[in-house]
Amino acid sequence: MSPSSITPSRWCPTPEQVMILEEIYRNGLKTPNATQIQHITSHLSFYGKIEGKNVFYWFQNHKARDRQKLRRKLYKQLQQHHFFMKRQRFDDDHDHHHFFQYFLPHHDPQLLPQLPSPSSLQRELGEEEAATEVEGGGGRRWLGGDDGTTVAEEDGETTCGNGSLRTLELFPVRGSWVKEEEGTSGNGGWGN
Amino acid sequence: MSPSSITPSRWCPTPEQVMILEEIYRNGLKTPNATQIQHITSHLSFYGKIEGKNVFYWFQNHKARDRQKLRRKLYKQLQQHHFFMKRQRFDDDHDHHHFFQYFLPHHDPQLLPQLPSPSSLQRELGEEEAATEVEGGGGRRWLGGDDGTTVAEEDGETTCGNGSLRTLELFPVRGSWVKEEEGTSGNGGWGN
DNA sequence: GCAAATTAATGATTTATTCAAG
DNA sequence: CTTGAATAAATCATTAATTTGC
Repeated sequence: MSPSSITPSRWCPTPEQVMILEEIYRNGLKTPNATQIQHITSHLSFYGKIEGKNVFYWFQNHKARDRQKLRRKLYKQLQQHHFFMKRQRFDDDHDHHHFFQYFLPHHDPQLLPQLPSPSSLQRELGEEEAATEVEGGGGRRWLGGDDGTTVAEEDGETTCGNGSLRTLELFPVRGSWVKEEEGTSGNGGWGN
Repeated sequence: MSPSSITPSRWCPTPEQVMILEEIYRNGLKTPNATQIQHITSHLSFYGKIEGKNVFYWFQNHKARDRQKLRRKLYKQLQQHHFFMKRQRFDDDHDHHHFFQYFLPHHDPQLLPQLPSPSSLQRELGEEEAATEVEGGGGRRWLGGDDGTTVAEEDGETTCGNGSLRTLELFPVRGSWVKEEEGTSGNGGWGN
């Protein structure tokens, strides 16, 4: 509610600053020391007001959230049991159809174990306004890829044979990842 | 064996499938796991031929290109100096009561290998510019100095005189600064 | 109007990072 | 220090759009 003309109560990084910080972070600097912080600060001050403590906190927070994110991901993937992924190639035949085939263990993937309720999971996956690489899901592997060569059986279409156009309906896939309150909340009150 | 049935070398999604996928994506599912891919696939197969890997790839690509798009936008707005400086205050800036030290395990101040790479931003912009400015007659203005303070010849944006952002070159932090973004097979400017 | 030629989109693969476990 | 697991980035490849000459 504070008018835009007053002092910001806290540091407002400019896009450039954020970008550069992320770049630095991605390049491997997770915990800058004092010298590095000074250096970064002086460089970033070119793009806007910034202090050393901002840089320091930024790295602290970023690292923490990164770990949190990864931990959650790992946790999720552990609940899906242990998958194996195998990739096979079939370029010997007429078609060079390299394709992957992932398959699940003996367990039924359908029933997610004691996973945090799917709804909450999808809430975690909630819409991301920025491109801040939020992502959630666990593993990806093809299910029932079977012979793999199921790409045949054409119709007469030379291009893409997509003749079957029916009604377009959004289906709830078990309601696990479709927002239940879908629709009005454009922003989606996801909690990360 | 049938010459008439040309096997499509790749999946061609129907409009319905694309629409549904986008809806799902917009709803927050960025990286579906195996189960979700399964569900999506089976439901989408109603509208046309589709496999799990198609769904998987779709999400991967969509997410990546979404991110790419946003990043590009940011870069563009960055290079256009079209940013406002945050409100500046000069009172409680430098030394406040937040006495905190950058207490970090002296991890070696400057063991960072020097690496004078141009920043990724520049590469991005370079590509953009190169794409529009075909080597017709212009000169490379940004190739001048690598100091970064080459305040350029832009119009008078008298916001905060922050200006030039041509060579966003930071100090060596670790690893390479060359990374990131784009390279649309154009093979235009600098390669990767 | 139409195809060949060219360009833009996008599906599919490969390569590099990343964190953490062993 | 090495390895496993899982991407995300980069890249390759093919389809659709479009441009262009006739």
